[in-house]
Amino acid sequence: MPELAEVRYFSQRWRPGLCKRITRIHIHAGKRVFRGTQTAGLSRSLVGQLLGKIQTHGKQMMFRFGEDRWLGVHLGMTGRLSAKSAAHLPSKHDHLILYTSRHALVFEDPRLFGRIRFDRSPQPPPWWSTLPPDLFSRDFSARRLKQILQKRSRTPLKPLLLLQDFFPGIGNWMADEILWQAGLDPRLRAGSVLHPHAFRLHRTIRKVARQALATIGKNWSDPPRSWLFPHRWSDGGRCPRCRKPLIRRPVGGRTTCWCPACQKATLPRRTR
DNA sequence: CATCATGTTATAAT
DNA sequence: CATTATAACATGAT
Repeated sequence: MPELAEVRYFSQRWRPGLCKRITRIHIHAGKRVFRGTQTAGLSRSLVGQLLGKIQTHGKQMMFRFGEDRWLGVHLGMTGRLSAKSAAHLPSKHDHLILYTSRHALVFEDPRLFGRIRFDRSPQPPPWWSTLPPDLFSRDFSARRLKQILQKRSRTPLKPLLLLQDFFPGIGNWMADEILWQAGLDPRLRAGSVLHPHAFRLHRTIRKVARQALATIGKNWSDPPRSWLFPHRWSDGGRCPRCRKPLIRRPVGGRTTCWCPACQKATLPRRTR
């Protein structure tokens, strides 16, 4: 479920804990979500600390405690964050709960593809500080996009957009939405997307990301009805632009929805 | 019972 | 070596 906007939304579920002290924690140590992280001292490291800062970057979340303790959270496919009352009792898939005097900050993930990390260091840990440019940064430029399209020229657009090293936060529904709005067939090879389509793709990535954050990311409200988003899952869905039936098939191993009439499968060569 | 799932990554193949 | 394709991960919903 969680992509850029959903991750932002869930990160804000823990806001009731901001500037609050952790009184105790509950963990399912040994679960897959803690792979690569030492859980033995986690309670000692967090209890007594204040939650000082909440950040997101693409699908990654970072919670700072005190001055030098960093809790990284990735929601995987089925992870969620929520704030319950302090009386909340752990249920089956609550793999991490941070209790304050008033709340229980819950991380749940039935499918266990998510991940919790913990580091103690004056600066944020390397995995956080080496993340690629986010979709709104100056560095995520049309020039950079064109370089990516050339570097991965044989990769179809759909699986390309899912690569987090290049497009942090884009997931399955966002990729479909972007390609539909940009009028590009998801099976197109990246190398065939040249000016002006590359420039248009860049603009569309930012537009979809911005509006997703303003709706889903803010309060889980629906994106516009004019988007592909509300039509892409139901069988018999029709393109909101031309009303023709949508196609739903795997591309690059993932279920993909597109409009065969609106999304171009071949592009004209650059004119000059 | 079979199929599918809004993610990532190890491994194989090119 | 760099890029691309596929399988696997673990569980629940349909």
